[in-house]
Order: sequence, then C-alpha cells, then structure tokens
Amino acid sequence: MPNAEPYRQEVRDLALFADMEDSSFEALMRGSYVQNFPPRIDLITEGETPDFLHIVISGSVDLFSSWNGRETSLATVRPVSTFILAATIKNAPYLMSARTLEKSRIILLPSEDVRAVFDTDNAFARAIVTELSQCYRAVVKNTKNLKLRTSLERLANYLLRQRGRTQSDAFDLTTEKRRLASFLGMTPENLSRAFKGLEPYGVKVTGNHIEITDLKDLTGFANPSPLIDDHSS
Amino acid sequence: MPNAEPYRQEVRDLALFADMEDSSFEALMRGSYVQNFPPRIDLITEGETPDFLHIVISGSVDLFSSWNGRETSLATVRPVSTFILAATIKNAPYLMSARTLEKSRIILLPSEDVRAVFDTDNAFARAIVTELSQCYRAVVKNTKNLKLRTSLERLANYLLRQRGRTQSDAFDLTTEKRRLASFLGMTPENLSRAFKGLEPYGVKVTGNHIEITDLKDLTGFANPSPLIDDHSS
DNA sequence: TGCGTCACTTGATAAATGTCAAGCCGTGGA
DNA sequence: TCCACGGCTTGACATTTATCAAGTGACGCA
Repeated sequence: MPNAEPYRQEVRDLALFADMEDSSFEALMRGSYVQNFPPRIDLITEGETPDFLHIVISGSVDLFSSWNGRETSLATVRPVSTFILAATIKNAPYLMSARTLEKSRIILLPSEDVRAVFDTDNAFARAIVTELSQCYRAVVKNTKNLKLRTSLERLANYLLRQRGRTQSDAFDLTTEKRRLASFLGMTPENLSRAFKGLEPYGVKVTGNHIEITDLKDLTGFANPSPLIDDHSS
Repeated sequence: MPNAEPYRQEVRDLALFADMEDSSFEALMRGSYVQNFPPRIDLITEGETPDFLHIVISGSVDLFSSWNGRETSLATVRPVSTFILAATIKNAPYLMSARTLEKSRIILLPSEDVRAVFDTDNAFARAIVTELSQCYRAVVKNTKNLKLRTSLERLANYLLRQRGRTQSDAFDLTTEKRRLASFLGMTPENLSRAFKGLEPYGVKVTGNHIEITDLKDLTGFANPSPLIDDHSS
C-alpha cells in the first residue's frame, strides 16, 4: 500500500487537520496510505466497525443506507473532505455504507491513530468539535427539508442551491438523476415528473442540463430558508 | 434570577460536565441561573443567536421547526440533559425552536461562558466531541427512519422502542398523540389509522395505554435494526 | 454498423398520506 | 352539575407518491 505522503499538503489544509501539532500530524501520516478505486466499489458497509477515517482526494463517494431491501442515498462526499468521522471517534459501527461513484483516490487513516491523536492533541480535538457541529447541523437541516417540504419543494430548493454554487442560471446536474431522486427522498419516476412540475416556475430541463429562466418565480415557489438550505453555517 | 447552585451536582454528573476541571466548572456555574417555566412557553426561536446553553432539570421540552406555515416536532428533551449544544459552540443561529411541554425547571449557562471554557478546558472539549457524536448519530438514524420506512413501520418501531425502555409489554405513551404524529412525520389522523393498522400485529390501544400482545408478530413487521433504532450507540 | 444495456421517461394504476368536516369523549372550570 | 374546550377519532375525499410496465434514446462494444 502506497503511503499518503504525496497528498500531505492537501490533507494538512483541511480545517480538521490545519491547527494540530506537527508531531500529531506526522503520527497520522505515518500510518496512512492512499488507494485508488474504480467506480462503484463498496468502501464500507454499515454495521461494520470503523478501521479507517477516509479522505476523498479525487473522485466522489456516495453515502447510503439500506433497510428491508430498500436503499437511500444520504450524502455525496466530494474532494477534499473526510467522511464518517463520528463513527471513527466513537469507535461505533458505521451508520452508512459508502461506495465510489467514479474513479476515486482515497486516503485511509487508521482509526486507532485518529483516536490516539484525538486523546493527546487538544487543537485536533477542538477541530473535531467544529467539524462535528457542522455535520450535525447539516443533518438537522436535511431532516427539516424532508419533514417540512413536499418532493417538488425539495427539488426546487435543490436547484436553487445548485444555482448558488455555480453562480449561474444554467448549469449541469452533478449527479445522476436516479441518485438525486434517492437523495431527495423520492423515486426516479417521481423526480422525472417533478422536473415537469417545475416547468411553470421557469425551470428548463434538457438531459442533465438545467436552465432557470424565471428565478423570481422559482424562488417564490421554493421559499428557501437559510435555516434549511444554507449549507455553509 | 436565582443562581443554579442548588443543582450543581445534577449538572456535574452529566457526562458533558463530569470530567472537566473544577475551576472550569466553577466558572460555568458562576454565571448560570435556573428558571421555572409554565407549560407551553417558548424558550427559543429558530434563527436566533444562542445566548444560553439550556439544561432541563425537570419537566420536558419540545424541539420543533417551522417552514411555510407547517411545523414539525424534531425531538423531546427530558431531564437531565442539555440541548442545542452545537449552535452554542459554533455561535450559529438555532436551527430549532424550543418550548416547554409541561412545567419545567431549566438551567441557563451563558453561551459565552461555555465557549470560553471550551477554549481552555481540554477535557470539556473532548466531552463535547462525545456528546456531538452521539447527537449526530441520533439524527442520522432518524433520517434513515424517515427515508427508509413507511409511517406504519415507523410507528411499529417506535412502540418496540418504548417497550424496550419500559421493559414491559404494556405501557403508557409519554407523549401526546398529536406530537407523536408530528415526531413520526405524519398527521394525527394518519397516526390514528396507523394504530388501527397495527392491531393485526398484536397492538392494543386504549387511550394512551398500549399493550403489545404479540411481540413476535409486531417485531416481524417492524424489523427493527440497531443501526436505526438503537439510541444508545 | 448494429445491438444490447442502462438510465430516463411516460402512462396507467395503486397505495400512502394529507385535508376537511363532523362527531366523540374526557377534563376542567363556572 | 353542566358546559366548553381540546384532543382524538372517523368518514369521505383529494393529493402525493410509489409501483409496474412499456417505450425512448444515448452510449459502448462487438
């Protein structure tokens, strides 16, 4: 297994690792390694014990969960960020499974090392608090989105968020529609119809290309709220 | 405002405060005070900036959220525990509102003090990590519950969890049915019908008294999973 | 070039869930 | 004791969402 040394700087620049002691960081990097995965490879399975903290360097990873033969997509992890920090720290079973969406390069930090450094490095412990708070609040927002909105409203707000990210009224979906449907908590068929349902509010769909032709109208329908849709705070 | 001194020990016994330095704990208690609230009083409103970390000493508190005239219940806080830690630490707007359900006694710790102690007391910072991990995982489980299950299945699993908590096949609901409905993500009418729908699986409902007459059958239908329903890990 | 695969779409239908309105019933106050 | 209120239930109905089945179209590979 190749050591993750070449990606040292990218890892160090993450808020989670930026403030920790050099010696702690060295200890983490020493046991780490990097691996390349093809698309659609299972990385972890829910219920298992966390062996590694994962860092996506390139590509993307789908976090999902199954029950009773059903499956739902919970999040997409894009570079450069970590995933499943809480399970690693608590040494508790994964609550989600993870698979690559595309060819991905991933750094693996042994969970034991992460917990050892957590125990000794105070700056790292505080950085984890910040990260976990962020994750927690993101999931709470997601819950509100699910419980307070219809699927049409969720889609409308999703599109507005994509617009904000790209700073443009025309953009491509970064996700397969089937996964987007699962993420938004609906079936692909329903998503297809939801896109049609947003046409009257100025949403044009061509394949995976989206054009928002009447922002005011769409915003009026979606009624976005920073307490649900703002993913920076 | 009366000082929270009389409840010192109950606070100190919480995992969040158990390991911190005596001097840090003193600093927190110094600025704290305790307040009694009647039922149905708004404690905080989503969007506001967190002035205090709240600790429920007695009574109970409903955490809920609103959007577009709709409202949903997200959690119930029972003694003795804190709520809205993440917002306090990040000094970011509350994502949920809170109101008392019954007559409640609540300790208020000024957010500034909590953040100051967080900055200086390493044991406290680590305890916060544990607490936040727990909260994060609870919300993730809740999301899975919502996305992977029908309302009937959510109710069945809720009842099984209550059974586990009370260690008894017969118990009283600890919550108004209307709030339970909101918590489970359905309307009161739907909940009423869901109870009827569980009759064939051995669930008897009389007012707010529940009797599970066929645990095996109900369990077979509910198919509980520790990765969704176990609220201890 | 052609063919299979797969995501996506569309239509028909069914199931789940919400809405509205009315009635029931226990509780607390006058 | 009686009445008013609120929570709960029930029925009828509407809406939302899922399911099933068939068809379209793009893409990759032989």
